[in-house]
Amino acid sequence: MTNERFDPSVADRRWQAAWDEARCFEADSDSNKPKSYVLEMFPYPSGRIHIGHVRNYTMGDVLARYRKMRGDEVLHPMGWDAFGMPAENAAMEKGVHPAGWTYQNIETMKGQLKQLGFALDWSREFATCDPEYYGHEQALFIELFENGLVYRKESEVNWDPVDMTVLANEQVIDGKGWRSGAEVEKRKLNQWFLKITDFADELLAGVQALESWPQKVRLMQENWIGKSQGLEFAFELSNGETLPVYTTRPDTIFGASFVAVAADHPVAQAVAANNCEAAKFIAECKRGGTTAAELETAEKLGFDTGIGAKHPFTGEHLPLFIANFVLMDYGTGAIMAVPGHDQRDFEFATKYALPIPRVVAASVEDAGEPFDGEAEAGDGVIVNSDFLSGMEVEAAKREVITRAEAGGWGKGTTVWRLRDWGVSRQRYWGTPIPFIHCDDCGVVPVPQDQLPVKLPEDVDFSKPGNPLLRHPTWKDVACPKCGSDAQRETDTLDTFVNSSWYFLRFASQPADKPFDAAEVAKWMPVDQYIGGIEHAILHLLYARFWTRALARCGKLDVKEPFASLFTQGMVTHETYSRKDGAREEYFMPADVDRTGDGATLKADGKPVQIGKVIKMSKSKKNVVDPEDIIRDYGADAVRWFMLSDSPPERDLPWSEAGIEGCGRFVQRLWRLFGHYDPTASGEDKGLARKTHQTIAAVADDIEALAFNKAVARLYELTSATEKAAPSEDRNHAIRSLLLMASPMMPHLAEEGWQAMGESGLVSEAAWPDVDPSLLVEDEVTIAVQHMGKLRDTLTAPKGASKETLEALALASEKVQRSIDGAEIRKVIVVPDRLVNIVA
RNA sequence: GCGGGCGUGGCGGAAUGGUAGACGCCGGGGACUUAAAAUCCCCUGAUCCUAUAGAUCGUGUGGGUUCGAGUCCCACCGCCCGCACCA
Repeated sequence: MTNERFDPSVADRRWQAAWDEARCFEADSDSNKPKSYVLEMFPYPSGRIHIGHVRNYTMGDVLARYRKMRGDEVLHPMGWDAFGMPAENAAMEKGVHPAGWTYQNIETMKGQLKQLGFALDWSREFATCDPEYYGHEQALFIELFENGLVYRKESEVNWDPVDMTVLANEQVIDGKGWRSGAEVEKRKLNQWFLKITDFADELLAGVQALESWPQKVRLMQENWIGKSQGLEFAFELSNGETLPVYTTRPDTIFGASFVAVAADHPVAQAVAANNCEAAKFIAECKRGGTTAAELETAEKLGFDTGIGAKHPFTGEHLPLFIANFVLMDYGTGAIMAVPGHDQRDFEFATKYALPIPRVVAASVEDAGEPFDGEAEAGDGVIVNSDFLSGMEVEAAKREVITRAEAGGWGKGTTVWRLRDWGVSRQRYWGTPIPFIHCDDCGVVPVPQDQLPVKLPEDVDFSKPGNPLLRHPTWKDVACPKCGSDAQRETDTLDTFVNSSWYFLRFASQPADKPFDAAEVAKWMPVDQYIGGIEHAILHLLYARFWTRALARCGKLDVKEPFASLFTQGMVTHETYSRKDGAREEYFMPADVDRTGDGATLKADGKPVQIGKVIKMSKSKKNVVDPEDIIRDYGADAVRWFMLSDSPPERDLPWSEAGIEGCGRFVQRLWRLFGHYDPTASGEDKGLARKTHQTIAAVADDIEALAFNKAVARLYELTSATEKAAPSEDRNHAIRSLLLMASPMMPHLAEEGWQAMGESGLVSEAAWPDVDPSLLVEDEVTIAVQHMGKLRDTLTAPKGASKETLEALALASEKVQRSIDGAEIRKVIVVPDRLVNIVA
């Protein structure tokens, strides 16, 4: 073997080509090996790969390559989440077609992923904007429709009156359209919905059982689904109507001092119809901002309708208000207000001088305690409440529900925060919703043999609005049922639908249907899913819902798509900036020289301010382009950096010094591989032990996705091996290092494998075996403490008796000096670990 | 407000209740070299000191449990994230 430097600019390409040639990462659905499905969240083809993709896909790649070495049949696919608004924006801004723009980006980004040497099964690649994919999606959508899981409903959208278009919530900034700056209006449109609320219960129970998901994500989903239990009951109103309300605190019913409805509640609307003061108040409520800060400080406002609501137990008439803090879309849009034990009600009652009775207290004796400026929402005993007085909160809740149900005026109910999923988007670049509107037959699904409903290519983006709607001919079709003139649906599906079943299509991709159930059953569930925490709620919840919905329709057997989930941290970098008048001007790291404590701009040599280490973002310019660093250091150094130092779930600070260290290590390993000497003989028991211990530990670390620890262990073994004299055990250590490093630095490993004279690809080699007898040391270091403080260490044979260790410890001069003749009261001996002398 | 997480050297971070700071980065010193690059070796928590020895302190703060606490318990402080007028 030569002593030349490892040259990634040559080796990377060579081995990437060799892997393609050997097709060694193509998954075989007919294999008898244990299966392993490793999946990273597929990217949106925005233009170029960013460093976050590199970190995400490197982690998945190490796991996929490792599992393959352990003998699994690995499915590790990649594709493109290709529908979405950036393509349409590009079409409007640059006059390019969304499809052309998207496929161009895919080509660029695929090339970048290839440069990183990921062990991906490219034979299964697809983009969600391929008509083949979205055609199957249309078939599934119709399937859900036929199973009663799709419906249409009037729903409010954000309407931009200048651009004549519907805006997503995130496109509305301070109540104005992001592009036009026009005041956004609320409009009602007929839209498509998926019945995710039908699955609220099982989605909640399911997420609670997903033990291999991060606790954080599980809690976020639980909160999002938001199950609450309470009592729904009706107030009789003085105008003869009834008003249903929902409460989670029926135990406090005797503390109710007013009733309130939302501004858009029918009762409020009815009052406003012949009371212009009320109408004015309602209009004012709608104007209020909805940002967190505004809500925080928003004053509780109400309008007294003059109507009375009859308390179900006391018969007393409570005043009925229209209140700005009551939400129409939660519960019944109306509440019984208990100011003593709900902070919002407390603030309202204080403002309008309404009674604030106490009905919960720390004890019966505290029934008369005044409130200390705020409501008391906590536990306690019920007071001032007729037959409930003296009961605990939970018992009182049950008692009131029982009486309400017996009296027929209310019932115990469960209320969910989760809403049905509105999937209609008035956009071009998405999956056309496969339905036809016929004047006579109503809404008719497009027949199977007419799928896919393809997007027209001759579209015009020069005008705002939905190009499908104003296309001259596309929407004109014959009704599939009666044959008369009808119109296509011009809405497209939310892009989250595309990512709700792509993992099934990766597992199985027949031409004539979305997937083959039997083939999917072989691969699903995904064994390890890896992606960003930003998808903790929507994407992961929708994908879980689609999987369950398809299972309910009999298309699938699996209920949870992702057995294990990992959310990786972001890549961060310090910022470089300079004050330019009042503005802060930022500079790219590539344009800055970092010197010791300071930094200077390359262009003028003058210093720049070094800012905080934050997430890489274009606006702060603290970004590094993966292609640049691959060119400078090679794919393996970049991959190694992504795995080093920071635990994978935490943020990883990018640094020039760090990547240089990784580049050095690549060369250092390469030199060590050069010391592989087939003629060497003799043994090195210590190194052999270290080698086997490392093999076992690195395997455990990779399985736990603790890549930073695996990296540290490989550094340690490298140092030990470098220092060792040539021997058979040293050769074994070098060969083992190469194999262990191969999932992380596959190009270097292949190059070394070939140089060692091994045949075939290291990517198809097996993980090194462990000799269990070499995992245990025969000598151990014993810590000797006096009163819990370390005084000495000594070496003893493994498994030495307590008596032996005690004697050895007491023989230590340092220990004796520390004890200094004091009386020994107790000696604690932990075999193979320590001796603590209490004196 | 509710829910969750995290606080360890100059920095990123290791550490089944048992030798705190593995490993990497930065920094310092040295070797090789005409020189540089590359590479290799040594040192690198703080303080004290009679300095190859030794001592004291040290994991956000204050208590507690224990022979022994970064780790377990209680209280507090700070930072980060998610949700949020959800009755």
